[in-house]
Amino acid sequence: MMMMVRKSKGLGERHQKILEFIEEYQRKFKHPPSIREIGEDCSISSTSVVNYYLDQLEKSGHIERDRKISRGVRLTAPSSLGDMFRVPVLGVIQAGEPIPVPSNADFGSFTAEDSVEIAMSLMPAKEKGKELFALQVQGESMIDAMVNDGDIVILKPTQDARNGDMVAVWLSDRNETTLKFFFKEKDKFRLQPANPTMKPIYIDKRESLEIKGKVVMVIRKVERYN
Amino acid sequence: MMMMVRKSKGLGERHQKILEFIEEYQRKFKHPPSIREIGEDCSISSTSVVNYYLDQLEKSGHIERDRKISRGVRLTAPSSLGDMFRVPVLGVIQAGEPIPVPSNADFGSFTAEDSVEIAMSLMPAKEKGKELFALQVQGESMIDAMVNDGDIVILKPTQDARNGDMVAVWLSDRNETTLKFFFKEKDKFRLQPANPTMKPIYIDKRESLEIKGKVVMVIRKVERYN
DNA sequence: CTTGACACAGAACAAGCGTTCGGTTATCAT
DNA sequence: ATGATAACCGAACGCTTGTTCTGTGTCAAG
Repeated sequence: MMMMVRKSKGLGERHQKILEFIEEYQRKFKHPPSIREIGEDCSISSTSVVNYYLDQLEKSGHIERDRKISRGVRLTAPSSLGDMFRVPVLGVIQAGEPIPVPSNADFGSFTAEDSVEIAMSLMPAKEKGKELFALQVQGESMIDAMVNDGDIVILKPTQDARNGDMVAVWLSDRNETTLKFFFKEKDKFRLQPANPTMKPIYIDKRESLEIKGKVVMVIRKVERYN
Repeated sequence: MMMMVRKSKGLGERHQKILEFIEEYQRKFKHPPSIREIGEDCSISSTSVVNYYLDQLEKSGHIERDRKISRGVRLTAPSSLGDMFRVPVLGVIQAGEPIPVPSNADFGSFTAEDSVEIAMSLMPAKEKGKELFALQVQGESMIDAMVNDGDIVILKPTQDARNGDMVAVWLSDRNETTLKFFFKEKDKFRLQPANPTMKPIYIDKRESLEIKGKVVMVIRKVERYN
């Protein structure tokens, strides 16, 4: 017997609206809204109707409720809880294989398991609110960019880079993915390794060079001891 | 004229107790306590007295209050808000200068400005709840340990390291601070740079070698573009 | 001794808020 | 037609909770 498939309908328009409002309100006022406030925002005139929807959202696991307590609503998945930043880890980046491209569909629907939380205070101001994604570095192919095996690099998706940016590029001619510093020169691109003892790679402008994103942050967990 | 020094007395016993209770309650129930609950925990029979203290804590900037709203108390500095980890940045680490040692007094009293927040999910499980500290790397002297200028390294204070650990050591003979991989050999220590093209440093066991801590995590903010 | 601040108690009040209950409307399969 | 169900409204109820007011004891400065 096939497992019953969850009705793909999922959440109605009202449910969505309520969830969004709770999230927005929480971020704005640092505490959950009351039932009446939710009703007002969502054009629901009766508190009982809000309660009605809240019950459903609770059963479907989207929110948790502290009955008997004022404003006892809270999102189960605090996706953007104040000063945190959730970035999806889309996969691994390793030489010789294409890196997963972030399709727009990927954002918005990722679970906690494959995402990392970054404190706002650690983010460059310009990148807040942007659609960032993260990749875990596999292998030592990126070592010349001061990035080690196992590191997590956080990237901003972009096609063009400025001189000096650290970028993730896909060299289809060489069938290689790599992290390098990017410089545009007269009729070619220079991909400069971080390690000064290593020579830069020159790419003719006609050769294919796909910039996947620029590196915004590098996180390294050192737990190599046991 | 000297600036007026803040009364060192600071918080009374009651104030401390209340702050601790709010923090504990928040972590436990995911929402702030009511005035009456605070009073009950702190053996204050009157709600007005709790309100009295809350007013003081608000004026002194320890908490924020949403008047008119139930349970509208919240700590201004969410020091351990669920899945976050606050690590004090004690200073900078650079070659030629001693790194600041974390004295026990330093923990517990550090402000938000000189500390970084790390998501629990990013921490190696073993280090949770430990007394960690962070240093900002200045200069490129640590570049051989895959650590760049401006990086933030998070360290666990310890005097002894195991083979393969990345440690911060103070070599008083050379008057130098450095980040290296640590290996104990027959009658000497080997400090191995991360960059394989660079030769290791050998330190005789009689020479002074002070391990300040082992690196648990490295964070690099890349914002070198403008 | 008086005064005033500070720390506290207790009670009463009013507003906020979740809950509940009785209705209403519309859709839809029977 | 009919009954079931989902989506909604409005009002009333009552508990929770912050606020406020009056009052008490202490202690140090005047």
